[in-house]
Amino acid sequence: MTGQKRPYRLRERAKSQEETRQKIVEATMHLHEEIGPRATTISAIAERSGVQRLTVYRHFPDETAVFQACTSHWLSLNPPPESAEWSGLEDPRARFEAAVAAFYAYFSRTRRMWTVSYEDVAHVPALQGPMAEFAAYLDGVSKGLLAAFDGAADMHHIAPTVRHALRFQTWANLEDQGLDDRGKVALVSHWLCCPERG
Amino acid sequence: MTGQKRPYRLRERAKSQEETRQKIVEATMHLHEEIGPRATTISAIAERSGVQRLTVYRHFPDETAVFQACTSHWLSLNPPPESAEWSGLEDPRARFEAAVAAFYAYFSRTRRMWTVSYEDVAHVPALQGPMAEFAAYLDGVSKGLLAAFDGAADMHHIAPTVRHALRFQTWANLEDQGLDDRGKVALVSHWLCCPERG
DNA sequence: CTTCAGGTGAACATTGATGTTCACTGAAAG
DNA sequence: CTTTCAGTGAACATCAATGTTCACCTGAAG
Repeated sequence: MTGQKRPYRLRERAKSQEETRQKIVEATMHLHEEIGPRATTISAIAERSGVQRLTVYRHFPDETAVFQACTSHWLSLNPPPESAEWSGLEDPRARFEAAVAAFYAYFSRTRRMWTVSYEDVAHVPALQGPMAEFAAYLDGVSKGLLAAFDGAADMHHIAPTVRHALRFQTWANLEDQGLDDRGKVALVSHWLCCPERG
Repeated sequence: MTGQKRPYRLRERAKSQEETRQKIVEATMHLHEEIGPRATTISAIAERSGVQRLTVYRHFPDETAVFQACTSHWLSLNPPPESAEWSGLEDPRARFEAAVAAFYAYFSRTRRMWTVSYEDVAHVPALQGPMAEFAAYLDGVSKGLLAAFDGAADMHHIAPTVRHALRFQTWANLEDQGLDDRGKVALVSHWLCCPERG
């Protein structure tokens, strides 16, 4: 009753608090993969993570906030390939193939999430930032690969081919055709190798 | 009151009846292009076509039926290219380029609908039949193009390249990169032309 | 041991869509 | 002139999701 407030610094509680949050984020991740972000409702998240719907609202103001946490957690579990994996290679073709192989392996591991993300991005604002970032990242990688080709005569077809090869949709299309990852890399590499001709 | 039923053959009425149906189908088409099939509700269709919701139910038992009518109407307005356009060409490369050019022009005209269709197909059963048919059609076209290359040494990379080139997603990716249709055709044609190499 | 506050479970009102029923109207058909 | 029926407008029950309120429980802090 007195204005005297007793300081309360939750220490032990903070742990279980964080566990609950994590359960919610992971349930969201699984739902995104299973039914897509667009179909993932707060109710479904609550049910899937075994907490009350209100508890979700306690941790996150709205769906967007959950999705952001989910995206950032997923990316920390599934970091895209880094340029260190290929930047040591001098030969432009070898560097290109190494980068493409790294991304294709990554897409193989993470296919489902990228599929639903590309399907739903237009309707889920929370995805648009991260997806744009990823696109920009791919663009940067392309630039690094193209730099190695510097003054090649047929840059006008090398450039779009490199960018096209790195796209998830390209990987997915080739996957649908039944090519394994080595076959895909060989194929897109082949697209580069054409000497000037009519 | 007598059991005597008067035959009623609606003639003039049939016209306006058909007009109403057409209004509904066209409103659905526009909504599919604007917000996607998945987000297109019966309520929205009714509002967009200026009729009562009940009138929609009068003409179609459920959403699936409207979508089917919509798909078939859209396809009659936007028929995919026919092989007659290129089958006369003997040279495999020329035939391939003609076919790809025809499809790319078609995709340019119909981009929006194909974009939303590919986004939503996994969640809208009514789309799955037509989309599978289209995929099969593309497959048939690919076969026709590949036949012209018959005994080429590097068939193992020609085949997936031809199939890949004809896909809507390939067109869309290259479009995003800013290539015009002629540039796209030149590029994918280039992907074919590589002689045997390492 | 008492107090405080984070977290829980259950309830509520609201929104928007579905699919169905009913009486009515207006125009074409007989 | 009378009958018939497509379309209207309003109503209703149902369902699933949203976001909010309330009383309670439990465990850490004092």
